[in-house]
Amino acid sequence: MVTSRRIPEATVARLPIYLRCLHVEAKRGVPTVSSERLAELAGVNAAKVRKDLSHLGSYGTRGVGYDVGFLIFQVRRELGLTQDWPVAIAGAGNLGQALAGYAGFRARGFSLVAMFDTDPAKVGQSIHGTPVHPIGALPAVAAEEGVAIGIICTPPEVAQELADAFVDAGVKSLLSFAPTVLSSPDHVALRMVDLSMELQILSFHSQRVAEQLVEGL
Amino acid sequence: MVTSRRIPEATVARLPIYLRCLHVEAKRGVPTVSSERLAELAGVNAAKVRKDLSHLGSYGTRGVGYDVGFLIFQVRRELGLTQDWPVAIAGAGNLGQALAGYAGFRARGFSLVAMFDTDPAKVGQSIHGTPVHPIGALPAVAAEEGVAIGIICTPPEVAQELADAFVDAGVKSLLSFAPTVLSSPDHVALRMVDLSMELQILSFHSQRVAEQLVEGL
DNA sequence: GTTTGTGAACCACTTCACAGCC
DNA sequence: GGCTGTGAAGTGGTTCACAAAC
Repeated sequence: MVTSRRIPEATVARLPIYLRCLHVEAKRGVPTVSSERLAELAGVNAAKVRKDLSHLGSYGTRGVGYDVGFLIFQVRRELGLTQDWPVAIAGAGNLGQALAGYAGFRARGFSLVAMFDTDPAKVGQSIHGTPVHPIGALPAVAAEEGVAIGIICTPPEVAQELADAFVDAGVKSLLSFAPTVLSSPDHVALRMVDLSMELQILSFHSQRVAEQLVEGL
Repeated sequence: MVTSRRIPEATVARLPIYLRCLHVEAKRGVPTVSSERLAELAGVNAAKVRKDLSHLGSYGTRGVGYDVGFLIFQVRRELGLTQDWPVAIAGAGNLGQALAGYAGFRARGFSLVAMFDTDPAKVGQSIHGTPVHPIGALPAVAAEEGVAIGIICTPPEVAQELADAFVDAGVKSLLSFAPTVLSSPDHVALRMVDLSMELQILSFHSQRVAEQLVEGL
């Protein structure tokens, strides 16, 4: 169904998983995958794989499966990975530095072009090859470098200001690791990742398991 | 509706957000919050807040709202945060060390009791006060310390082995930062956080925005 | 008057099941 | 015979809208 250009959010969130699995198969020299096989690798159900991929177009062959190389290309194109997106990180603390050192960045078509921090000891330095600018330079540098994705690794108190600064500089996608709720205009994509939230959700499950054990006695 | 003991997954995932917002209001000395106010702070819709909270019980007062302190207690109880959960981290690289230094850990009722790594230079050391053990010691140490939550910060190649080791040691909740699909038995909760996946999803949105700009010409 | 708690309507996503093509 | 693509049915979650409680 190549006609409709509205891909469900849930499908978009799974495309990177499929892509990774496809790369694994490509590296093994496998020429084609069935939805069954891809589903197994991605840890989902085969019908879901077929419906997801059908949103990109009819790229499979009945009785055969999907051509691995061709499907990799199509998924990458759909995700916008055929072009390079400039990324900037606000906050050069532990997490910011760990992210800057993440090898998967450039490997996957993202260029880390700038970091920002308030600490005078860090400003002017280079972390894993990326220059650290003062926070005040964010609007100018982000605009000049054409930053597409802003990553926020600051304390929660200043996260919203940083988000606003990125938005003002024309950044259209934000990823925050700050433990606070952020808001952004409708046209800006905002994703939040929060360790303490993940732990609390797991705490709920731990408790549920513990209760079941007690009940089972 | 205190009768039903099945809280929707989506609600559980939002409880930590509400909890954080409630703490903010408590610190400001606010005695009660309406669903409207809590919704605004949490960035969701008021009806959703009410339905979510109704799953915990009827803790609100019509015409008044929810008592902040009481609601904090109930949400914490529901999430299992009134008890301490021992946590272990496998992988003492950049990310593992950044997580070990995360102050929110102990502050929120999680005790980081052990780290594991293969690097002989790290084994025997202590990172932010947490001892680093060899990977081989994982089953014994995790079982002995009663680890409830295992965090995986290793390269993807060994992530599944580590997950299996945690599961064998009786760990019932896993959080993985490794960029690979993991599988675990049904009774083990597994959450995955993946920077490169988040970036790829944002890449999709960046591309969509770029396309709209072109169309708009 | 205010605000909760909740059926009912709605919507998005998932899964089934099978026709259609290889 | 094998596997995709997709309508149709099913599921879970969201939002509406209002009666009940303060």
